[in-house]
Amino acid sequence: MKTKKLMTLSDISKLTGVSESTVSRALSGSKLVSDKTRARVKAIADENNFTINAAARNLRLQKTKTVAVIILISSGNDQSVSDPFMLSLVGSIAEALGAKGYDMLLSTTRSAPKDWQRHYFDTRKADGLIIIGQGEDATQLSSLIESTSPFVTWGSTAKNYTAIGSDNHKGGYLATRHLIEQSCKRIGFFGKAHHSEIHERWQGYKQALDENKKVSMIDTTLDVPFTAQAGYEVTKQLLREGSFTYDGIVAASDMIAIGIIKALKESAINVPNDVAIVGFDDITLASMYHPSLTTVRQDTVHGGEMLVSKLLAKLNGEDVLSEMLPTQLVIRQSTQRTKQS
Amino acid sequence: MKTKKLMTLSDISKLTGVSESTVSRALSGSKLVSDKTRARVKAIADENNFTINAAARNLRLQKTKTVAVIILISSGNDQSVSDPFMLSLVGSIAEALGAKGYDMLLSTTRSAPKDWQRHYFDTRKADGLIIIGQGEDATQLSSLIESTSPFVTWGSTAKNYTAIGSDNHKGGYLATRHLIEQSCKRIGFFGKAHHSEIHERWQGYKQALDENKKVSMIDTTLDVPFTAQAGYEVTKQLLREGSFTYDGIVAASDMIAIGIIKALKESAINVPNDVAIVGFDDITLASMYHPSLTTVRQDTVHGGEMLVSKLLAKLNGEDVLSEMLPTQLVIRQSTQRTKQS
DNA sequence: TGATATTTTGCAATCGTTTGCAAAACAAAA
DNA sequence: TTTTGTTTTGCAAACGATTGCAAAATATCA
Repeated sequence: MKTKKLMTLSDISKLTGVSESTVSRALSGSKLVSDKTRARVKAIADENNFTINAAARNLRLQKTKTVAVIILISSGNDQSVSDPFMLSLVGSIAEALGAKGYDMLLSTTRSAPKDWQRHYFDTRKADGLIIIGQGEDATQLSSLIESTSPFVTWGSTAKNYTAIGSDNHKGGYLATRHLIEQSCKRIGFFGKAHHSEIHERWQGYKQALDENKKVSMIDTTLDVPFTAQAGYEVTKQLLREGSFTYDGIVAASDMIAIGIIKALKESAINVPNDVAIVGFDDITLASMYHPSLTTVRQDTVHGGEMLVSKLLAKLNGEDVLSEMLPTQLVIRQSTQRTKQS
Repeated sequence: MKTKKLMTLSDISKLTGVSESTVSRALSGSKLVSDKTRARVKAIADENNFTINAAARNLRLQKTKTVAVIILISSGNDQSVSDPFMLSLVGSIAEALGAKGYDMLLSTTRSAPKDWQRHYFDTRKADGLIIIGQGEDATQLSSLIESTSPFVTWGSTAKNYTAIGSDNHKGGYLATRHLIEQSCKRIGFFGKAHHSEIHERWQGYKQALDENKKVSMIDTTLDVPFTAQAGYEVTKQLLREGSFTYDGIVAASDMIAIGIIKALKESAINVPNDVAIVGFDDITLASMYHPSLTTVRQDTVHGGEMLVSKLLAKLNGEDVLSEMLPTQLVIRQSTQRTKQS
């Protein structure tokens, strides 16, 4: 039953002999039509596989049943969204939205027009926004905040707008304490400490060290965030300079950890025996790397669902609060030492 | 300059004193308005930060400037889109679309309503469809094919609809020949051979072996596709049974290769010396794994651009043909043997 | 200056739904 | 049969843009 051109309500109206209003009501499940007519209308509609024109409906209803997800890419440095953690979060959001009957418009600050908030919201392409990675410059969000656009973000929850995020402080703390328990003495933190989420992890790290004065803290800050490449290069550099003196490392993400480990392996430095490493995120690959990665798990599934439910509540006019999700230490091989260094 | 409620064309019309038609023309760059009026209208529009209502425009124009990308998930087995290669392709598509002023609606067969083609196309939420992973059951596409919906797919190009894909045959061939040159004698192929793209790779593998009768071919077919987990488990199983006799493996994807390597490492089998392994895709991680992965690169950037340009051409009424993208062997550590087995 | 060509403008119809309100149909009660 | 009460239906007005066509304004040329 192919149909050349798409049908409209009025076509169906003619076919059934009832008015457009009745067709509309029948199809939308209004109780203002008799069961008899509804059945007939539905049958004929299906038969001609009629679907409602979204543009017309959106226009009339002033809503789109669509949410725009936009990924803030830290100012131009890396080429494309590659962080598995973010992607996993997006996947989870996609599903949560789908389950609620919403479509997802996805874009990054690179692919989107520069004024994305106007583009998606003012233009009414989406009913709300989910913003991932408020990361570095919160300035980008300022105009959004003072507008009335409904939006939620993923990231640090210590903000003046609705944010969902992991308990980064606790995560950083647990990771570091675990290293201390493995009797590491010189523990470094690898990651961009001025990125808000990372900063929280760093504070947890610092707290754990402060509680245990025998352990010295050595910092490292990577320029390029969240990539294995960055972790690899920084480590190589340190090794080259002979300034690599760590016996334990807290990496701000699993990808960074992986890069670090690769560099160490190339210098025949054993992980975990010479250096114990703990990552952050628990991406799929963490358990598949060799050695498998001890890491702090962030629950992306829960995170995605939470972002969606908070946003929908907001669209619904409810007041919603930020929320912090628990993190959990997953112990694997990269920190299980068989001999002490 | 906050605006409580969004402005409409008619608001701007009142503010400027010219008719709605003129405002519309001024803003859309029509040459039917004098420069003077255009400037004035534009100024006032900006000042009140007016944006056009997409729904109204879409309705009138009968087009959405939006493309739906849908990821076909192989029937329910894996939990979410996790294959880095696909994600990278999606990223590239997002950018290519953005560059052309299109928005991207993203969904998977899991998150989308079951009748996604009607949902996105017939409802006019998108002007066209990009389908990734026609993989296993082409049946899903049959209804699309006979409809008039403009769509292109990523995958095997030997299809009766427009498809963009890599030269999988050549890739499989190069990978295998490379192993032969590394003097591997018992080469296995790990992957779902009935998946169309993988099948092409398998044929390349077979051809290389046929050209060199001294090498024996040992097959393995994984149930779960494209995950490190799958590669790991199959390999573990083979090792347990004592039936792991390969000295070279062509993996259908990098993730599978990574899983295989992990399993081998756990049994203290050296890669590449005991077993040389070549992957497929060249995901970011391939160079960051240890050992770094020899693999067949698929150019996702080019792929994404191609998908988009073909689709847009189609929307434009042009006839477009399928296209096969070149693949390239990238040699790294996982096949560079220092001693012969 | 008047007649004619050209550029700018505005009117009004249209895109395909949804929905308040009034009318029509039917059922129940008198 | 009439009256009153309940369901069902249809009319027509939005929603906010775009565009063919005709009218108005301006420029061009004798």
